[in-house]
Amino acid sequence: MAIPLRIIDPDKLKTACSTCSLHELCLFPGLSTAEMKAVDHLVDRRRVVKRGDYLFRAGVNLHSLYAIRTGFLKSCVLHEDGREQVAGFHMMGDLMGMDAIGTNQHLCDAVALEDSEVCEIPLKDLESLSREIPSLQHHFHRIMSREIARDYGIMLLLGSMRSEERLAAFLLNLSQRFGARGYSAHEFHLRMTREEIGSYLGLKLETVSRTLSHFQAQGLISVQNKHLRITNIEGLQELVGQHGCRT
Amino acid sequence: MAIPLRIIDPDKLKTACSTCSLHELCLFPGLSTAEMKAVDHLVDRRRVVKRGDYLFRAGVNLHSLYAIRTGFLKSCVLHEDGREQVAGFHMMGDLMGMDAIGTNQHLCDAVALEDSEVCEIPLKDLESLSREIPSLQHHFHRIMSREIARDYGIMLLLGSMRSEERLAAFLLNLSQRFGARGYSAHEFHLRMTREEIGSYLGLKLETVSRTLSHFQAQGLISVQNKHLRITNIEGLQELVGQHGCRT
DNA sequence: CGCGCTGTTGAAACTTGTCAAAGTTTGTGG
DNA sequence: CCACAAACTTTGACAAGTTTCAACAGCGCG
Repeated sequence: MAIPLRIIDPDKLKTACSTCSLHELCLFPGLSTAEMKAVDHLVDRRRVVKRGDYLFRAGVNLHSLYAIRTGFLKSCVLHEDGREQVAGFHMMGDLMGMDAIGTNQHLCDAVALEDSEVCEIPLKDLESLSREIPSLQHHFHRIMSREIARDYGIMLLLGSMRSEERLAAFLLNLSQRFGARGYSAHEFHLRMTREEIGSYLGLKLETVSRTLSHFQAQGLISVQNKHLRITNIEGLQELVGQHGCRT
Repeated sequence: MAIPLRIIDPDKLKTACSTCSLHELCLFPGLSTAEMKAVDHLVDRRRVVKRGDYLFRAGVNLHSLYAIRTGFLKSCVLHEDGREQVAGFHMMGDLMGMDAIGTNQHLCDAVALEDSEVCEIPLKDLESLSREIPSLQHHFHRIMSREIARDYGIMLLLGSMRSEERLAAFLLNLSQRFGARGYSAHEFHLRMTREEIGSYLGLKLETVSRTLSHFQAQGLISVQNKHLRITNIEGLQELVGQHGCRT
């Protein structure tokens, strides 16, 4: 964890989406080279967020959307009474901050779970360039829509799955996302604590811990602290949706 | 319930956002009259959806977004194993179908809970007009963003509230939305069954029924079948968030 | 090296789900 | 317009799953 990423001096190194290895994942796939050049100017600057630091906080005004280049972050919705709930975990290629467009204020905290680097994309600029490049515009809409779709999945999970299903679904989701980014899909580091997993899944940390132990006893996974290996992915898949949902 | 709305012949009556009483709620507030005229052509046609009928089904290709003029609908996400979960209840002024932009296929069923009337807005046309009218573009983004924000709220509810809090939050949300649309905020008809409420809130229908009875015994509400009256709105508000959340 | 944070595990308590039965409303067809 | 069937609602008793409380172990950081 916590790979130091201070190699990049954001003032000196010109940010360039056209040469960014993430450009297929991130906001701008399938553009002509001319369009890519225009997009390059979108990314205002890069920003390094050290582990534990906030990328943004709930309540502050929206300045930009943030595309994650490296690292791992969580977003937390805040209760009035001070408690918080993890709304999502975000990694390379994900776009953050879209919840703030509606009110112009961020609704959640964004906290780095390891040292991370993000590209700042001023919303105004994204919108004005969108008006010139239809495919960029449509892709932006698709990304927002996918966020809605993701949320629907979580609502399904929280509303109708028991703890084992939730955790299995969570691990498979992480696995799939790591795999899609070229990392191992069956062996990875959990960047978050049991409590954060529990908060995300609507469970207590003890339940998360117990269920992980249970999975290990069944030979589905091998877990030691934050290091996780999926040893029987089909078994996990069977667990999700198959078994008795609560609704 | 079930007010017959077949008065309108969608082929004859020209749809017109500029004269629509919903235009402040719906997609297009604060436009110049010239811009309104352009927007008028956006709305392809109106469509009547009778109670129990589908506005769209999961899996079908996205044609249009739908702005609700009158009526009441639910959207249901589908499990692979056939079970479904209500993802939202939608009323006058709400926009539906945004979850489908990402994959170009609807992710959920949309079912009318009473006879309803919607405006069809072809996405292509909305996007192309958005490119010409920046304020329309931004407003569309705000609407999508608000859907994300709404989902965050539901995740919070499902992940950290107990049944009483969930139901209180649900009733207050309905109240607030009816109030914002000029209807009574303290007395209204529940368009959905206990089972649908339960599905939305991650509870069983028996729990919903019991909790409503409990609220009534406490003098917070008065409920008879689908007719609901909030008699102590502060009491409901206290219940939400104050009392022991589970996270 | 020890202190705090994190994780594990156990037992009891509580919330909600499950099953069942009966009452009520709604819708349909005669 | 009535009668009957189907769908919806309410309520009770019991079971199951998850949380709560508590104690302890491990790891990492200062």
